[in-house]
Amino acid sequence: MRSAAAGTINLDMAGREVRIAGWVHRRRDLGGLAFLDLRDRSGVLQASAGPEWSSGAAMEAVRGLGLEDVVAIRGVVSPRPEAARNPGMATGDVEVRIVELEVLNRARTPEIPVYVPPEEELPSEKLRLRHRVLDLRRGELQDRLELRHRLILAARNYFHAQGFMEVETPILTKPTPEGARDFLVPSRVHPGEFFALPQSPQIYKQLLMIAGFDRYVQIARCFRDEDLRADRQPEFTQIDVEASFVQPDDIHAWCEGLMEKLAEVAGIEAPTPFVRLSYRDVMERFGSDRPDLRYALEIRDFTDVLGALDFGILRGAVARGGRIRGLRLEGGAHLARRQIDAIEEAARTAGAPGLLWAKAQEDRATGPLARFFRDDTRALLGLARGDLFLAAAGPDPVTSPALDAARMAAIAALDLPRTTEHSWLWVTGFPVFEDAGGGELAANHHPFVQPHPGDIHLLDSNPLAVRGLAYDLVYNGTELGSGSIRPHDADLQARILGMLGLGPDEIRLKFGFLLDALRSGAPPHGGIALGVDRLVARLSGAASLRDVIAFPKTTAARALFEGAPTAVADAELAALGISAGVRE
RNA sequence: GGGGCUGUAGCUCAGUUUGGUUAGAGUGCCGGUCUGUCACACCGGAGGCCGCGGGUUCGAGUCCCGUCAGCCCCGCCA
Repeated sequence: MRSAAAGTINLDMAGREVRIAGWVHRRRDLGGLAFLDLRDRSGVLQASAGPEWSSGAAMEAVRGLGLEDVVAIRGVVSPRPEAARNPGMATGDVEVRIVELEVLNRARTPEIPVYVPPEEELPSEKLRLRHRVLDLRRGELQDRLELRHRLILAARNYFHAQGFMEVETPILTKPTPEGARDFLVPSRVHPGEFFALPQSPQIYKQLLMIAGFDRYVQIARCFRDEDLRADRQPEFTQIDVEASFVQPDDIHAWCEGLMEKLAEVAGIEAPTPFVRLSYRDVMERFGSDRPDLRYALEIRDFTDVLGALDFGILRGAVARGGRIRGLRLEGGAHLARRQIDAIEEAARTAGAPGLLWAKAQEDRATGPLARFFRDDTRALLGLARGDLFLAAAGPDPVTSPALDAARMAAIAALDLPRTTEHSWLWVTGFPVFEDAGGGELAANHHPFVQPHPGDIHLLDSNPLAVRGLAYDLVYNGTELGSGSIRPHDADLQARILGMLGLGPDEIRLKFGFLLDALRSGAPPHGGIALGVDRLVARLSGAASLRDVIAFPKTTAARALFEGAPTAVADAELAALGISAGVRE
């Protein structure tokens, strides 16, 4: 049906007869001469109908075309007249002069435009999702999905070359008590019993290690029934990796090799080895476990200088064991009050009661904090003329997220220069546990993190201080992946589960199969999972994961095109032994 | 579960502040003119449950209450 793809036609093919096929992208009818832009996945090509080279029937056929009709054209590749060339179009030097045109299929008038003029807004996302096949015809989405394909292909090839093999793991799995809510699937054969869709193949890949598949990779679909965000979908894809007889450095090296390949595909820089910073370090210097290191701005501790001032709020915070940390913004004094308020608001949203600030003006300091300054305070803080100083006082778990938010807001407000366009970072040594309140512990990553050998003695005395052999891969402030070395000792694994509040019976019921497997001769092992959707979004400049997924869900977890989820017939439920408690 | 923004012609948007004849524009659609266009140009036409429901009012796209949907954020989630 086709001898060439539309986007591949060029001047070298002048004089050749070609057959092309695709969609009517646009049409321009000048009366005695008519043009149509024909689009296929490779691009857009102008076809022309004129009395000198087209039959009357062909002319009429072109006149009768509507947008998005599907046509096949037989014609001759011709150079355009010099004055009629279009340098803004990849195929702008040529056109196909139509000899014969066949309408393969008519399209109803499109509900949303496929071609959107440069300065016009895209249709609302609601309509783009409802009429997804039309939206997907746009080159932008076609390009993003192609990039996604090429990245996944490169990842598979890379890991294969490194001796990894892909093993599929079940989609119908066992519900787990930890982490996110499960999507449940009723069993017809066993009424009243349920499968869960996997939140990740975590346990299965550990079982594969125990089974001897010492280098595993899978492009794995994962499901989590939680409320959504721009960077969160209920089903998403991971490059899931696990290997035996490894240290964290081995995983890091493989991932860095992978990112070199992927960056090459995406046309960006990923110089290896990546920066490695400890969790403790990044929280101290950036207030975040996924700092954006494209900007040099760092948080500093000013407890000594500011805690000594005659200022009750600061003294009280220090007396209660808190610290005073802040940001010194060179040249920030020119920010308007409104802009500083916006930075403070960002810090408040992140959980701080407020932010204290001072401007270092010509000969004096101004702002709420400045009137408590002593003669030497400004110098001790290192403030030069024109600087803005922001500070937060209190316990680190409060001030760190607040200063992170303030840092990012200040960077935006001051339009601070980037020191690099691509910041790749390993954050290592995450705590194994986090405080769940009420004296309870929760898993910081998940319950399958090997404690740092130097911290195992703290498990009973100070579990929150126990670092794990866990690491995150961070790119430009986005967490792209997360992994760890896993406990391969069953007793240690059981002990960790117990610390998370699971009773012996529950551990046996939920994780007995894992613990039994660990006792069957489990090799030391560890791995990582990389988020494909986020990776593609970041590398393609997409604002939302929905723009790198062919058929995404809305923020209310609905599929607008096919209309899922839906109610089902009572008889269908009855066969499953369940009844739906429908909301009023 | 909570907060915010948005919802007007097939699509993108004005109009809502301060309630008042017949709700507009561009584009798309339909008809016509046009031989080098490429956001073709020009002429004409059709097209509206102003998201939905209730209320206030002589009168509601506009004010009030509720509700639904999409998006962003918090909670939640790695």
